[in-house]
Amino acid sequence: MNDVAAAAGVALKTVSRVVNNEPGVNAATALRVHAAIDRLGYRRNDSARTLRRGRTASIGLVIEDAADVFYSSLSRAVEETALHHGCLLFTGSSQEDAARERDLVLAFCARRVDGLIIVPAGTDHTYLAPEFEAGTRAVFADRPPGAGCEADVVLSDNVGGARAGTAHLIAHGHRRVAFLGDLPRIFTAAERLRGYREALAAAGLPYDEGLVAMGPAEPARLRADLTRLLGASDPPTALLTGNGRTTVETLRALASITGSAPGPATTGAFPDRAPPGLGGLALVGFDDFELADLLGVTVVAQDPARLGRTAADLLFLRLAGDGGAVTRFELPTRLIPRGSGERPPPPRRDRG
Amino acid sequence: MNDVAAAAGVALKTVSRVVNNEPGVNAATALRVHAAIDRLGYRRNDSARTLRRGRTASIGLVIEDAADVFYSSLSRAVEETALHHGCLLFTGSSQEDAARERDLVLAFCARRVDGLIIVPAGTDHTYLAPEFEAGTRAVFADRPPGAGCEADVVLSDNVGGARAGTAHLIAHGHRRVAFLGDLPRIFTAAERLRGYREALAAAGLPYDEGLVAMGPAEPARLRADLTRLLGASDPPTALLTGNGRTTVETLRALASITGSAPGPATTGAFPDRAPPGLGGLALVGFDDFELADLLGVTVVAQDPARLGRTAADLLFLRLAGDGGAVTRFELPTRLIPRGSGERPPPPRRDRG
DNA sequence: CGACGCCTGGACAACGTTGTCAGCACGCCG
DNA sequence: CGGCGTGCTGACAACGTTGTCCAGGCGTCG
Repeated sequence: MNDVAAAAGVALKTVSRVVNNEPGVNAATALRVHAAIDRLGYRRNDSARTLRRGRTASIGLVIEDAADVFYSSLSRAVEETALHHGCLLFTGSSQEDAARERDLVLAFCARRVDGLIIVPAGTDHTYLAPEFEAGTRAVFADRPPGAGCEADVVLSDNVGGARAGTAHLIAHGHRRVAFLGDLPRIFTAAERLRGYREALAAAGLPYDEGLVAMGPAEPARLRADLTRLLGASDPPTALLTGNGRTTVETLRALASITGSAPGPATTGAFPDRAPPGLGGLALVGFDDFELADLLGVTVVAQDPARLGRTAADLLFLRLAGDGGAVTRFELPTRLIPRGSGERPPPPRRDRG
Repeated sequence: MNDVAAAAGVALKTVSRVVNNEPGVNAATALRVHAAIDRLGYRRNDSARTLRRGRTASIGLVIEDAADVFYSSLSRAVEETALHHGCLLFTGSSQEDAARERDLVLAFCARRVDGLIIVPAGTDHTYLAPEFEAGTRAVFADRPPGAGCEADVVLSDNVGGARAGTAHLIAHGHRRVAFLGDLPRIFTAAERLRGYREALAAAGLPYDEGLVAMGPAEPARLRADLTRLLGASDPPTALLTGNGRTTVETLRALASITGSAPGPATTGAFPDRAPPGLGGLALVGFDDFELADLLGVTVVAQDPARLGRTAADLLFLRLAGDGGAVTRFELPTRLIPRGSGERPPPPRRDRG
């Protein structure tokens, strides 16, 4: 900027004014300054600007895994909103690791981001207190913050969605519905388990721990759990899978267990169709996923983009000075019947 | 920092030394400083640090669309490498818009990122010249920079992959292979078209423009193009789809055209299986995608994570001072046969 | 014709950090 | 006992920008 001023034969401050479109600069002078800027290839140093002004016009986003379609959709929506507010976006993946979440958040704070959107991996967010003190705002998305951390949060209706999915299966005659979820320490997994149990209770069905398998969506784990479930004396006739990854890996595991491979399309019309490899099982998956429509998989759909958009809107509202009480949004889920969730259970042999 | 110094009864510089783990501070003094830091909840201001030191320890990544699995995988790999180098990552989606790409890149540069990884949407990168002058390094990924821009680039072997996919179909007896690609102004689309043509030429088959449809992967567009292709007097017996989105939307369009829906698995074993709704068509898709294995879709797989990792490694090599000549990496693709690409054409009616 | 106000431009400090250099105390050695 | 090296601490400038304040020139109005 100094060089530009020298080249244009004006004072530093005049260049600053021109660069920032501030009024009070003669048109001819501005022209001379612009010419110098172009000639020298000058670009304003936003680090210095940031330092002087206090606001960085950037926000930080911590998600679980940028490569997962759920979070990448959320991320994309946040990015769009941020850009709309003239903000740049730092992103980082916590990998479901509380320490890494914390390190990322603090690194963003050290960069003095104006705000944060966090999909928390950990359950202790007291480390944020000094940041809040310093004026940084945070909105939690998909999962709430740990106890003692007062912050806005935007969630999906996990309980309601799981309840609806389970009830849907029950309504189609199933009495033995298994639940395959993620680790119960993960908020959404625990909530969905709760919804599953509520639906069972509402239908007067017993809760059978033997029908529940919680853990990461790893192929080997799921194959083992499914083998156990299906080999039991009173096996489930339907499955509720607790998230998108689990649904997909369950389809894969089932295909490998039943030994069946996808086959050419039959002419069977909805709702007789069902994805390949399911055997006689009915299936409802939490989370929609690519090609679920073609595979005929019934799902309880969340809207990750809306989750991200809502969180970002809320954050910018706060950054604009909204000092209202901490809020908790809960976005609805939507059950999309596609065939796999509408199949009746096979006739029971022990009643034959 | 000033407050910390006052609270600890030491000079500013001493706090700086403690914060940066610089040697030459008495252990007792350091302890006092640490206590003051904790008490005040002090966090170093990296904006100021950045300003003083010149390096920001952050890089910028511009991709096409953060919500697309191809780019989100690439993005994730870049993020991992960046974190490994103690760098934070700015991300932005260009949405295939050259102006937006430029704005994002320049915004990152104004933030004084140390380096850039760019999946270019535009073909003119002369706007980068002042940045290069100022010492910013850039690596292009997936697509090369426009003419006149000397920079490292990491690509997939688009020509070779498309050639292999086409040759695979030809080897299975197909003589009428259609190509559904993206807009030809997109580098990868043009390259894959080239590979397709090379394979035809190598097999002595004519290039028939009527078998080629280039455009964005929009359902309506694809449905129209496919209807036209399949309704022609001499329709294709096989398809090569030019990217992941196109493959998925093609499957969807075919399902809606043929009216067939996915059906329960048959016991047909590989390679007789094929995805639902294909009719008698053979299909090879460029890019692997989730569930392609279950659907039995043969693909030419790229490795987006490796693309991102390679680009990031190259960037950090440059940032570490490597001044070698500009390089151009070309990563191999891999043909994964899964059934849809191994089906022979139906017996030709006109030869009855 | 003079005073006043507006428009334009510039000098200077400050943002929070780090690099440079100087100073001080202490201990050791000559 | 003095000089000097060493280990620790501090003062100060600088990074590049912007906010505040002031000065000078010119037009206008009394």
